[in-house]
Amino acid sequence: MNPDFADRQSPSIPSGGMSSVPLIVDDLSTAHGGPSGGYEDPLLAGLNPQQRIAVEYRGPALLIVAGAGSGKTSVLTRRIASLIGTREAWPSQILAITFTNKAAAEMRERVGALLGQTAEGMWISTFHSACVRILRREAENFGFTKSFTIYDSHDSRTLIKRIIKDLQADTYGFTVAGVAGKISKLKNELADADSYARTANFNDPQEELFVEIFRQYTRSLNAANAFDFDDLIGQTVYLFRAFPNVAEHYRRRFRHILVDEYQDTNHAQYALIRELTRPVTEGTGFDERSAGLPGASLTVVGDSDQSIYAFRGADIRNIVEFERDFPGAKTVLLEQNYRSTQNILTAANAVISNNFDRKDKKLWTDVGDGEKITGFTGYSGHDEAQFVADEIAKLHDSGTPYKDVAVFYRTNAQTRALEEIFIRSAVPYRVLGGTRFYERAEIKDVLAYLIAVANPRDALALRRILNTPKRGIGPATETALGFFAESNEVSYRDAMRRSTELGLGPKVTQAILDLATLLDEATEMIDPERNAGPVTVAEILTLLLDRSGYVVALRAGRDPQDEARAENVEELVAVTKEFQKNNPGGSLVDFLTEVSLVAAADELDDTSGTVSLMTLHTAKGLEYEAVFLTGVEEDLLPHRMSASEPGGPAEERRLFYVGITRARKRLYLSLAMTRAQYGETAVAMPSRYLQEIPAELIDWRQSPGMATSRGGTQPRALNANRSSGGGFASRTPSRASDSLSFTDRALPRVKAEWPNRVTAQVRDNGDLELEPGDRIRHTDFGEGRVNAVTGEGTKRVAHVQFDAAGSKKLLIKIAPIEKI
DNA sequence: TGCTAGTATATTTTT
DNA sequence: TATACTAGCA
Repeated sequence: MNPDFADRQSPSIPSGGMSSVPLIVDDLSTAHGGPSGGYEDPLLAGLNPQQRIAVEYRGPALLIVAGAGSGKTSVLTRRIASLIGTREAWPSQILAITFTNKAAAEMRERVGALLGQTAEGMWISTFHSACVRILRREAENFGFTKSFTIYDSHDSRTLIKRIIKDLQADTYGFTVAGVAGKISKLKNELADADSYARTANFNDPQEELFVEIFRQYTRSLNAANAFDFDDLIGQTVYLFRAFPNVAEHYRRRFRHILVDEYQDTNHAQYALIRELTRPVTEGTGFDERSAGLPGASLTVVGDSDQSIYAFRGADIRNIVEFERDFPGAKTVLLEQNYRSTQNILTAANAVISNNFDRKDKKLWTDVGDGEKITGFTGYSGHDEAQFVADEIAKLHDSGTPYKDVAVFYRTNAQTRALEEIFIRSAVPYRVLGGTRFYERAEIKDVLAYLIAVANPRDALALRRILNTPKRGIGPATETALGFFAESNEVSYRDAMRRSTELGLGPKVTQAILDLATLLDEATEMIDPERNAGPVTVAEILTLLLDRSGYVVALRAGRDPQDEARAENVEELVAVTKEFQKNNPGGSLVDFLTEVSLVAAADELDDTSGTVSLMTLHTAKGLEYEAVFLTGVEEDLLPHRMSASEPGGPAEERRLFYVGITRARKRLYLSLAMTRAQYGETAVAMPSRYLQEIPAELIDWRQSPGMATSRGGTQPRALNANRSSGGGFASRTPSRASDSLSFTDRALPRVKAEWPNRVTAQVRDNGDLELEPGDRIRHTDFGEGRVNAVTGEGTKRVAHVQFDAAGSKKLLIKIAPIEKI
């Protein structure tokens, strides 16, 4: 079994039994039959030789090249526990960087469990969280306050949009997306407006204008006491470089730095690590006892085959050139996989070996071949989704809990078909990422109120709430306030307080004053000097909602979605209460920070009992008993947009590889012949990567070859522009017969699978009553017999045995069925 | 100022 | 398809 998994299954300390050896809490020793007996260090129990080295090695720099599923999380956790357990380091001297907050929380818990106590003072967090913590502490050094706002990409774009409009830069062909992308890229390279200006060619009016946009953007952020996502890293690096005493403080503090998913670090993150691991030279500090110190020891873990974030500046060279960057570094290779079956690994190895310029690395396991990979080609995205839903139902019936099943896709848009079918088939699911809760307009509105209270300098937040709910304050007034603030060199909030000086209509002026008063009152509530008792976030939020009339206005709205929006706001109130429960002393700023930095994977709830749907990117670092990789088509995987980018197809292949290696026992690859994309349906071709998997590993329920020839006339030339082998599965001539035989095998099945075709219809059957024994007709599946009815009200589910399409579960209210 | 209806327009992945 | 933005009217 996989150590990662074993750890996760038993996060708490087992009560009974071997209490004399409290250190063995993550039953690794039993997990994969590790070395028995002896008085060996329990932290090493069950580890293979390479893993042991990775835990025990001590030196300035260690690179752990960890293939997928090689137990790296476990190794990292034990390494930290070992450092603390042997008293080589205090918990407070440890800084561990993970990719998500959830991974951080898990790691902290596991280290605590390994040590038998919670290790206070460790910093285990994401790059962004760690930087926010540092920045909040040091903000006053350089013109910010502790309560600065974190702008997400949406906020950045709003700001950029305004600047482009002000400068009329759109006439020069500047788009919001283009500018935002360029600024982000520059910031990831640690460039700022000034440094960029130095290299810019001012003969080019476009470039000059861009510099101006960049300057104004930076100025706006400063004025608003705000950082954007990229700033969080970049400004921390700047802080360390500009204030050596600040840097020294953190260098002295963090003696052991560990970074997970190192292959996905960008230049700014790399620079941050470099700054933190510099030696402290003697006498630089103000402290009398400031003796010199060598640089902190650095451990990085990663796998260049899993680098999938180049688009946001991740630089694979960081890991590839680690040994050169950190001379004397030790490298450990973890190749044994404890997660997947050999069939899955062989497929993964075969795919990734098509990427050139990589160090050859082969994952292996000793758990055996396992089952074959299942392949399926649907006629449409809905058909494919139906296949997934059916297979999930089968898995569930044979004892695989829903929570151990995941469905992956390349783009968020693909969720639509899946969701429609899942709802209809009564498969409980949860979509991670996508349009996130905190990105919804109503949530952003309400958060803007909180931000305006916490950070009075934030003009963006103020402008957002100025007329939400409607107060009769239009864009003209909004601009007037901004102009007033600028020309009098006061904050936007001040301008609101002094709105009587603007000579606006009495109604508008009063509306502005009322809002300003409300915000001032709320700000006073959180001021510890003026307010005796502690105030909870929920209290502030409730005050703001009540007095602003936001929810009331929503409820009064005519839009049918308004009710749902109001519920979302209620949900947010519940979130604040939950936050306060988990963080009794948590401030408003703490809450806003947490909200700003949630990652898609953080939304995962292991106890939910639902199937998880997510993009391949979100899937990184996770693992599931059964994995469905959907939409394995050209233009989707690899995505069309990536084709023209240098290194694009190779990165997409890594993405596919990441997806494959998430599966423990069962892997399903599916695609569709046609895919609906914004209204139109387009013909889809099987992904080139499918051919890279040896044919004998895949059991095609309905093969791409079959599906095409079924169409009758001219079979689509699947491989016309690819390998000359001819058959889809025949990469090598020797396999030609194989390809034939799998075609034969697939043939008789086609009939049975044909009824899988599904049309996208939404209907409402009202209170259709069904009882076991009833015969029904389904528009797609034909006639069948109801075996059972479960559930209540709108969630009643019929278990139907169809004559041709097999057994299915249908949500009675919306399934396209009628009683016969 | 606010609402409606129409058109445009974009669609990769995310902290 | 679904959202975003604009123009035009109340």
